[in-house]
Amino acid sequence: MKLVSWNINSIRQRHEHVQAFLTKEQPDWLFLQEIKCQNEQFPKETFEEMGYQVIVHGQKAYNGVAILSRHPYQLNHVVLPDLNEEEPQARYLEIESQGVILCNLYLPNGNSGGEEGFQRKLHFINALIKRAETLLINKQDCIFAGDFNICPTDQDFAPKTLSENDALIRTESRNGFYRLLWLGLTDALRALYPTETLYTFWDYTRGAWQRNAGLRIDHALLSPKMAEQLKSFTIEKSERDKEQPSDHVPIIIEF
DNA sequence: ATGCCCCCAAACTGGGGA
Repeated sequence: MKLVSWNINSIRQRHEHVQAFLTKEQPDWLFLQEIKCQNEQFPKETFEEMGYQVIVHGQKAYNGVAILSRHPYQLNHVVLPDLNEEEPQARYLEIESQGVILCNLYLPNGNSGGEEGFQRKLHFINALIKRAETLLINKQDCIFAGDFNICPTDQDFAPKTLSENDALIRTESRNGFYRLLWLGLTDALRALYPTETLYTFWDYTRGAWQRNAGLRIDHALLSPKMAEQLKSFTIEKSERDKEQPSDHVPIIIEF
């Protein structure tokens, strides 16, 4: 079983990258974040022709998430249950497929919109914690994967890439991430690579890719049984070398 | 030294977001 998560930074700009990637990797599921389009604008047919079912939760211009699935599925949520009334942004998509609850998420960055913008990030994390709690209490196999916009520790960002009050490394953001772990979820990458310095994102500016000035902000958190079955975690860095790449690369999780 | 990229609105450039 193979799951991929990829912040694509506009599906309309990079649908060909995704197509080539799917042909090569043939994942069971692909989580996409930052598709940056409305549902009607998503190139559904392209992927349906490749044998994928396409579930899109988009919005105009920004954000937006989608899941491509090679298996039958049930749609669970397009908004985190705890945010229902107050969430205007397309940042969450949850399905059940092959007996596993699959949660695709795109957390607010939290650096824009001042303190209020940062609070929205914390609200999202709290709603995520609530959702994880519910699923784990009910003993459901689940995977939370996506762009968390959080560097869990100081090892997860290159020196001098972030200021000390950046929303990606603020204590409140990190505590939210740790609370998810304390609930019993496993950080899949750290389960296999406890000490290596590894990144999933490199800024377009300042030659960040060439200098390896990256961040680890794309994560996969696994419920206990999924963690037992974890076989490999691959950061597909080759995608960052392609023409007009996304600033994030895919993370491939195999069970 | 923000050296990039994407989106949109209203234009052939600027602002916002990341």
